[in-house]
Amino acid sequence: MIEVGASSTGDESDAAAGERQRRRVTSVDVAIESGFSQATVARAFSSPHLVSEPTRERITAVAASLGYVPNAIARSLKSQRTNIVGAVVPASGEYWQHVLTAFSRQLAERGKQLLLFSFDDEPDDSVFTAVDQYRLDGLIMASARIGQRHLARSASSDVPAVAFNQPVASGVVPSVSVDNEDGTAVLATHLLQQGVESVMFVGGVSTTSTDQQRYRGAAQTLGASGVAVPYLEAGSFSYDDGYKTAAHIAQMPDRPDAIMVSGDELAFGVVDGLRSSGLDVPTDLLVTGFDGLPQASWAGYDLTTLVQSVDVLVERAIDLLLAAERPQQPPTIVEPGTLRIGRTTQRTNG
Amino acid sequence: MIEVGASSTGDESDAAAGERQRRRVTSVDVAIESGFSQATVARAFSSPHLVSEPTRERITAVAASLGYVPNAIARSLKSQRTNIVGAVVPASGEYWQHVLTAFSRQLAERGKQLLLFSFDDEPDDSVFTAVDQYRLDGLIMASARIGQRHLARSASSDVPAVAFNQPVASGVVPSVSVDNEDGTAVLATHLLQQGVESVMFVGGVSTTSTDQQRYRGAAQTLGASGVAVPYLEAGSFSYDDGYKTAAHIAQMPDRPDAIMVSGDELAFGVVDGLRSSGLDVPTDLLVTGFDGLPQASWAGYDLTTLVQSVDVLVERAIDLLLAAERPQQPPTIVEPGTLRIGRTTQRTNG
DNA sequence: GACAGAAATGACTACGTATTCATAAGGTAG
DNA sequence: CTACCTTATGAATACGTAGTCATTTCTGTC
Repeated sequence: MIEVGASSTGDESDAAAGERQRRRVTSVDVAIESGFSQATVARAFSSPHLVSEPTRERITAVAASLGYVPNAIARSLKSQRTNIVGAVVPASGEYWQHVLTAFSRQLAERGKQLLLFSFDDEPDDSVFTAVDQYRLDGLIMASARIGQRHLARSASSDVPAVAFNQPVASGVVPSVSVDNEDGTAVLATHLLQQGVESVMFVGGVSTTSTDQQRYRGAAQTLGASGVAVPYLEAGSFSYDDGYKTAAHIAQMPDRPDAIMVSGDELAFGVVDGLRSSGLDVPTDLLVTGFDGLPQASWAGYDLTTLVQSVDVLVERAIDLLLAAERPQQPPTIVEPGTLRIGRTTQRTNG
Repeated sequence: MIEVGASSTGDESDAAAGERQRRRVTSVDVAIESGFSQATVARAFSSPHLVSEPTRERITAVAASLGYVPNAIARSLKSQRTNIVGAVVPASGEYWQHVLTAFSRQLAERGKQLLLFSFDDEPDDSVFTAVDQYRLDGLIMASARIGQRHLARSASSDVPAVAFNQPVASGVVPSVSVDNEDGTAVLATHLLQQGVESVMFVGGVSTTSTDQQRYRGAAQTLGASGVAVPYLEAGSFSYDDGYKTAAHIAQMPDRPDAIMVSGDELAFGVVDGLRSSGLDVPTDLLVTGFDGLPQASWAGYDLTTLVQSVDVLVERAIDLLLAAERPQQPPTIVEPGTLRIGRTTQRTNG
């Protein structure tokens, strides 16, 4: 065998594969090669029941040999459905990453892809412009920080939208969320059973509706037992702000018996902050969280918290999104959470 | 005022908005309304410099009044570029969520969207089929568990691909990863400086190339100082498996002085597992991690680890992906990490 | 003032598929 | 054997945009 050509290595198929940008195989190519029309080829893939058995076999065989893959872009243009669902999600935060994963998984099961739009602080217009451009099959808005303006905009848009854990959207846009008020009520009841007499509520961002609902649930339940609940705003739902807030609380003249924190990640910060200030949880103070992140079960924290059944919430959200009919009145789904009792509320001094 | 019609509520604009599926506004509509041709309307949006000032203003004004938004699907079909980058990422794991966020953020800055493909254990063919269908501008393969077969397939495909932190892909596909071997070498050196005399290496999955490289870096450096390093496989990189493995180690007759763990999340589990078994870190044992997750800095752990500069790695990956020219030899980029010294290696009796 | 060149715009077509409509072939009932 | 219906296939077209080519208008120069 003799090598011909200076720069040539490998065989002919390699050379073909190396072409700058070889033309993609289309349904027309398959049609020509198989002897059928383009229409029949298209049908063989998109509605196989309209094609006879032998024809379908022949076409799929030829398609496989040519390496044909249907072009979803062209399909979308014609069929007006992209099979892509968009998700507007905050770029950071343990909780949101958890939710995002659930969406990704469940959408994949239904044959949909997830197009991710993340934002740092608040989603800006560019996100929603991009959403419009891609003519998505649906849009998930997951964040308590999406403004009323954006909600209203998506409500009047013709792509179905669902607000996830954003109670303020209720009535404006189909929405799914955990029962925040009931959740903190359950946590509060648990604290009362522990004999707690003074409680402080640490919120993330006071303007979010989740924070407001969670505080209300706590305040009402504890108030009914004569326990007043001061609200303290951490500034965000992050670990760091929880840590700082705890340091603050540790220096207060009359510390509470317990701290209810509006989110788990924030609560981890509070717990660590208290411990760094020389206070022991649960000996000196009880702490509760909210969300039920995987880390809440980690032995290092073992946090008492309200566990959101994220998988169920996500499933409900997707159901709403993909429902064929769009009811006049946007549905609002509220799912209860479950109490997880951890070490952070196990009173050691009785 | 008299209500007319049984089911009619709201005014006329509401009725219009409620149409089953009102036709989307297209560039043709804008053309008719503005008096210019469709071509000029298209240019006003896609290449404004080819359109005169007054024309552009008129067209954008009309477009705004009609609510016109360019259709990215049609644009993609024509231009053969989708502006969408796909990411194949494991569905779980703190580290991957961290990486995913970084990709999402940086791609958005470059005007690209991120299409998410997550998988539970190993990515199956359906993922790559979907990737093909959407004619993505690029594909990020982030996982040490993507098999050689898939790597080879994407190498021969005409969509640019990048392997992220998957050293085995080096040479086959453009790849970016942290310097695993150097990383564990640095960690090992640090341990030697602490006077450590016996070390155990806890890996996640022994078949992953990251695990292998990390072990090699540790074994070589420690071996040069006469310290042998047994390898113990946890089974995954999860917290739970770290916890279980630690319980195992705690019962061993001759415990090591230190444990090097192949990933941070796994290390958190190891630390908590050791503590649950009555062993103190760092008094009884030193522990190091690898990755540099945000939680490593949390006061509860304060883990000594090798911090990957994820933002830099991601930036390199995107650069490779979007590079115009495709070099004959797939480039391999290896970035060093930085040592983070935490409490878990602060010897108290030394 | 005529002419070359640049700038702005319009008519037309291609991107790759799904779907309507028409046509041909096969099958059943009377 | 005709009438009618079902099934399988092909021809033609639309989806909404970007880019090519041709045409017109404007600008500056000798």
